[in-house]
Amino acid sequence: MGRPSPLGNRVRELREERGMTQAELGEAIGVTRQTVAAIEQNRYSPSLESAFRIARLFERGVEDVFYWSGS
Amino acid sequence: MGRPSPLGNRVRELREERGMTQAELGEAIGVTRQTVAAIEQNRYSPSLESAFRIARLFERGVEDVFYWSGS
DNA sequence: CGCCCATGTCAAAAATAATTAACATGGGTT
DNA sequence: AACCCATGTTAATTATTTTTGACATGGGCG
Repeated sequence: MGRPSPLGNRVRELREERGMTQAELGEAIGVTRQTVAAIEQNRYSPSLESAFRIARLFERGVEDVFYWSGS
Repeated sequence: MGRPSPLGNRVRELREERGMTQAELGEAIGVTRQTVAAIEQNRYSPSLESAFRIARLFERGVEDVFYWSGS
């Protein structure tokens, strides 16, 4: 299972606000829909590059999309 | 060589401002000094978790430490 | 009901990040 | 010169992320 992630994110919320599917979001930032699903469910910490791509797509700051939620 | 990273960072500058060595920074955030050196030289995109740890140590936002510099 | 579509999930493999253990270099100091 | 110390760098390995391909579920709609 891997240790719990200290990060949380609002990717799903922001994606749904825009009426996008996981597949569309993945396509837009260059990852697969499975990767988007894993990120939304916080199954692992994405690369900083993926995080920037998502934030830029949503026109938000990285820290508006991803946040520290524990040590 | 790997494709050029679209990210840049100010880790070295912020580390030096605080008079820390690469080894000390690595110890503080839980990675090795080689990893710190690689991040400073932008040899790869760190995990989002490492990026948050660095930013929090420096009491800065993630985007104040790391920035998008290309496509 | 039957058919899409979006999502969840899984296993195996590929790609990339990070570790470990070396050795090299240059600066400063004695 | 000899000695530290911080940094650079590399090869080999381990850990983690991401991909690929597959199959399952539930909702909406004909």
